[in-house]
Amino acid sequence: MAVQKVRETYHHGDLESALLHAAKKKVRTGGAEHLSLRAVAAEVGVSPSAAYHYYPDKDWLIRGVGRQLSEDLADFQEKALSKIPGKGAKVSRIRFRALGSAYLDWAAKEPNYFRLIYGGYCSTDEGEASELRDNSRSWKMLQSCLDDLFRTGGLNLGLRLNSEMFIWSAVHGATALIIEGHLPRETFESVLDGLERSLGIRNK
Amino acid sequence: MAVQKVRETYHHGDLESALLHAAKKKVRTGGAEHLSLRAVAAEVGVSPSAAYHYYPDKDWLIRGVGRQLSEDLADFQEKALSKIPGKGAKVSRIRFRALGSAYLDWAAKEPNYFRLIYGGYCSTDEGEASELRDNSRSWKMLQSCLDDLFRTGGLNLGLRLNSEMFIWSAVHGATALIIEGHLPRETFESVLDGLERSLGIRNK
DNA sequence: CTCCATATCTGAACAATGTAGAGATTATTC
DNA sequence: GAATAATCTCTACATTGTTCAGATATGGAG
Repeated sequence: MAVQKVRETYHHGDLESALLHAAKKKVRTGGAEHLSLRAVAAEVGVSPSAAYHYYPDKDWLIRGVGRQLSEDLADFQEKALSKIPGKGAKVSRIRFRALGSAYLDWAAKEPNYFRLIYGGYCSTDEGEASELRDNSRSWKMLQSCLDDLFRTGGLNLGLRLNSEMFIWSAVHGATALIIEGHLPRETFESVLDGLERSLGIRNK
Repeated sequence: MAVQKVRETYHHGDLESALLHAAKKKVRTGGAEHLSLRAVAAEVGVSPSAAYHYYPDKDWLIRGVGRQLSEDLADFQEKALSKIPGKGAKVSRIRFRALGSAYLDWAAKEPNYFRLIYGGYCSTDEGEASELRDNSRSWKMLQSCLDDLFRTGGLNLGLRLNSEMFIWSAVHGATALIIEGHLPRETFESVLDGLERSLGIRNK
């Protein structure tokens, strides 16, 4: 663990993940646009060219960070949900709001992370992005949360269909606009209120 | 158009706006993160250092482009609204949807423009951003559109209050997610439907 | 018209960046 | 222990943002 600027072994041992970890740290403080491959290599204590054995170029490294950040967000949401056990319409509704709030809280805590994921740095193919979404844990959490609401009678079938898209749009938009300062943070609750009103989400 | 690398007069005459115009073009094709001051200067036919007489650094130039792009977006929305004349609840509702669709269409046509404005490149102070929003033409158009809906009876007072925030969040979020490929474009209509449902917007 | 102050632009220079390729060093396999 | 493969270093190059001394043109005063 004390392997930083100076290395005793010629081979690093775990350079690939060390680079990714260092890059993640740099993104947190400086943003993805100011990420420097050389600085990352220096932090790990390795020559700049060493990185090219694991990442074809800088963009791949950034995309690697992006993939891990998406998992971090999912972890954060999972942890938030785990604090709200139980069943029933009322609990499902609370969990729904907690899922959205966790999205904002995670983004507000480290805006540069959020920007990296959704700011067009990790641009992929048209179809690949939607496939990525379907397999993402955050997306599945939202789906199962809505399924719970539906099962417990807090959401009727007609409004359940394709509601994920609408919800994600509103939550994502509010988050993006809030962390850029365009909207005050208090807005978020009223956005959740608006969503519940639209979807007819009720306690019983 | 043929005025490129070579200039006959030593003084350019309108270098400030020429640089801004060239930068805007570069952003359109390459994105703000790949904007090069030197390339912009070369396009205008001027030495790299000449730019520093009008912009303290690269970020100022980018912010300048951002300011103009916000106006372009407002122009685009204005033009869309101007095609839907008339009064009454039904017309107001159509205008409401057209305002949102214009937001998406503008972003989808030139995603790099949208990313520049809302991707954290033009980060300003906390309070400055909200002041900027209040004075923006897009924001005022949305407000007056909702006022029309309220006046014509298509939207009742309780739901009118602070509805701009919710609407902007949903429209912005859907737009951002669509242009990055995370959501299919067809989603947008259902987002507008969801908004109308939430706000109780009806034809009469 | 001439000269000079001022605004405007050029040139060279510097440090930092991404990336490529040849070579050095270590690990692995027989 | 020797050959082979994996891993990393060094050097080099083009490009970037930025600075600053100097060149060039413009406009006004005499």
